[in-house]
Amino acid sequence: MSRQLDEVDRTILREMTSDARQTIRALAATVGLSEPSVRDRLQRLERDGVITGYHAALDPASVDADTTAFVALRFTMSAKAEVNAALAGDPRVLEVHEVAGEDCYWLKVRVAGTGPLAETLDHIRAIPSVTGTSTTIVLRTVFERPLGVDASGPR
Amino acid sequence: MSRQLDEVDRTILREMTSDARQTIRALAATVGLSEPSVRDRLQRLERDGVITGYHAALDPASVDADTTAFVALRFTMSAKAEVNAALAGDPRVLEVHEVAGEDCYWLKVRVAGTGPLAETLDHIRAIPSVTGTSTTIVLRTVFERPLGVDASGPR
DNA sequence: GTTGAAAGAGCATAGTT
DNA sequence: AACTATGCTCTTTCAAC
Repeated sequence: MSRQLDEVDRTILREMTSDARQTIRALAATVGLSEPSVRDRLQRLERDGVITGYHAALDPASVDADTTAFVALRFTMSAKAEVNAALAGDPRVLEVHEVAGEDCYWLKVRVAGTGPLAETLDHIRAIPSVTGTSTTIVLRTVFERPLGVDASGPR
Repeated sequence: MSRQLDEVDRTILREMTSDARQTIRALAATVGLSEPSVRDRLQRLERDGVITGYHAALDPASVDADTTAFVALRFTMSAKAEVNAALAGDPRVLEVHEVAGEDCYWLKVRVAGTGPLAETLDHIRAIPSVTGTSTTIVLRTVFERPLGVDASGPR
C-alpha cells in the first residue's frame, strides 16, 4: 500500500498532470522545496505506482482518429482472455471496461471516419465467441481530461 | 491545416506517447536523426497542435478514484452552455461526449466509491435543465491507453 | 538536413543537519 | 525529510557545411 499523500505531493501531481515535461527546477519553485527534495518525492511517487507514466496527448484529427464511438460488446464470458488479447492488439480500441448489468464490455474506439469504424466493427465481430455489438457514435466530444488528484474531494 | 506526418514524426509521436519525459538525446538516438533536428520536429508538432500536451497518468486507486461509471445525461439541449460549464467545473467528470441517437450526453466519471458516486449524481442532477440520468457502473477496467499514432492504420 | 563547439540550464550525488 | 555543494549531463544556440 502506498503511503498517504501530503499537500506537497498533491501539488507535484497536479503540476505533472498538467505539464509532464516541466523541469524539476520549475516544480521545486512552485512547491517551495529544494530540487533534490522534489526529485526524491517525484521518484517515490513513480516507484510507489502513484504516477503510472508520462504521455504526450495527441490531437485526434491530426492522427486520423477524429471519429469516436462506444461499442457494447456481447460475447461468451468464458472466453475473456482471448477477447481481451484480441482487443488489446487493436490500436483503435482505446478503452475496454467490463460493466455491470448486461454481461458485456463497453469499448471506446477512435477511428478515421465511419468507413474505418465499420471495418473495426467487422474486425471485432470476427473475434471468436463474440455474439454481438451495439454501437453509439459520438457526435462531439465536449471535453476530455486526464485523471487528476482532486477527483475525490471537490465541489 | 497541419502538414502530413512522415515516418520520423510518427516515431517521435509514438515515443512521446509512451514516455513523455525522455530527453531529446534519447529521442534522437531512437529516430536516428541529430538532436537539433529532432528538437525542431518536436517543437513543430507542438506548435501545429499535433501534440496537445504532456500529462502524468495517475493510478486511480492512489488518488481515491477507483470507481468508474458512465452516466447518460438527459437535459434540455438549449441549455448546453450552462450544462457544459457545470460539468467542466466538477473534477470527478473526466469526459463528456455528445452522442447520437438519444439526445443526451455520455459522461465518464471517476470517484472514490459508490457513496461519492451517489453524491456526484446528486450534484449533476441539481444542474438546472437536467431532466434525468442513467448510470452504468464499471466493474473492472480491462485496459485504457492514450490515443496513439496508429489508431487509423493498424492490425 | 548535418557536425562541432561553447554556454547555460538542469540533474544527480554526496555530505550535513 | 530536508538543505547546500559540486560535478556531470543535457539542451540550446551558434557557427559552418
